[in-house]
Amino acid sequence: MITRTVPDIVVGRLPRYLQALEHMHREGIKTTSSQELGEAIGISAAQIRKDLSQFGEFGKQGTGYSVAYLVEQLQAILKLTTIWDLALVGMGDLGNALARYQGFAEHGFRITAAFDNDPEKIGKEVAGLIIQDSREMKRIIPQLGIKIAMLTVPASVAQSVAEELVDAGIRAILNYAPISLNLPNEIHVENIDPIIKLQHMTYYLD
Amino acid sequence: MITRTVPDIVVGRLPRYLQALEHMHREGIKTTSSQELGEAIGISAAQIRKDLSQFGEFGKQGTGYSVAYLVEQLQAILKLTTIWDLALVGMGDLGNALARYQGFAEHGFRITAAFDNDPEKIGKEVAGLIIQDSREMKRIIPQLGIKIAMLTVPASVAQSVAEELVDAGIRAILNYAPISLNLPNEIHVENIDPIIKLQHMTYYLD
DNA sequence: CGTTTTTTGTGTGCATTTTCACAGAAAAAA
DNA sequence: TTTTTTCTGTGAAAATGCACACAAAAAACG
Repeated sequence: MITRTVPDIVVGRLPRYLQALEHMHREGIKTTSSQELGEAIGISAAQIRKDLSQFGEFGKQGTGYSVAYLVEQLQAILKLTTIWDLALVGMGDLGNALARYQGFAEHGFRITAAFDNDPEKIGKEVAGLIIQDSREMKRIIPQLGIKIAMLTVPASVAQSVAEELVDAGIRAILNYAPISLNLPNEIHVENIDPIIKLQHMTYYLD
Repeated sequence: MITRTVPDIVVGRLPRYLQALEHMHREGIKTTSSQELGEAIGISAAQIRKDLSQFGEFGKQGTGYSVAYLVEQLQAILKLTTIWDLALVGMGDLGNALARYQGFAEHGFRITAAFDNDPEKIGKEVAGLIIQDSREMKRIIPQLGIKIAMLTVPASVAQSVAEELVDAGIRAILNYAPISLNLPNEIHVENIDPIIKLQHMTYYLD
């Protein structure tokens, strides 16, 4: 079997397919087509079929896709069949909001450890988590086997904290700090920055 | 002058260039090159030059780019020379965190109105904003001339609230709800969903 | 002052991504 | 049963995006 590498741009669309399919599943929809799915998320039917064909044949001609089956398959492709532990680093307003967000648990992500460097915050509880001293990251993260971190610290310290996380064994970082992190290539970084998104949109407005 | 449309993917990179350049500016760096800028944000130098060349000639051979000048030019291109008013809709944990975030004001975005439909929340103050009844959106948003909204309501009501926003004259939505919004083509929507980003990353982990 | 170095802007071609369009399979209709 | 309709998976074509490489301009150097 030839397993050529799937383009990252394709991988990036899979979670959107999954999101829409899970929504259909909750609505009780049993079957869908590339056409219908495409209309739901604003992607062409051909694109969806091509993307999925990278991983196998999940549909049936004349019928389309079983929603439940395709959800299952996408979850397997995206490695969502086990629970992923997350470290939450930086317990300001945003860190607190994320700690309380139910969506993570609902999708198989569990915030297992929360860190901050502020002595005022260390020891406090947020959403069932005790905030720990960020100097303990190097010890605690490997102990719990955490591979993914969400970084919600001020931009001024984001780079150095990110390096500490990598040093502690973190392999993927969801970066909320408004700065480009410079890390080894094997570390996967995704950025969430509302300013960047707003500035993208203002280009098209008057 | 031929003004062919600039690809959206190029527009999407400009805010990242601007972010890095503003950082350099704060650091007191007067001049940079496409090479240096590229290394800072992980984009090839040729790519940056090609992107910028879509809008004009901002550099000088042998020297590179004046940081201050390029910041100015990018701000002008992205229409960031005036203050943009924002509506914040949905005052849960995330809405509250965004209301308190200083980054918007620092980049010329001003949250001018905050809405919720919960009688418990209406009338309360958050970060200097009085939370208003979301039934008033249709009246208040046009009155204040607000064009951009940040949507932080539960997924179950996001679509209908988004439609109300469009009806009230909103032209761009930064959508934090974990659902694809279905809106007229002329409305610009950007999504921020940590689950989607995490699922993208887990593909690459074991 | 001439030579070397730096660095831009861009033409060209390669690579990637998307769309098109159709054979074939399944289901629905007749 | 036969015909028509639906809808996938996929080669091929089209479109888009990116990297290379270089002339030309400016600066630095000696």
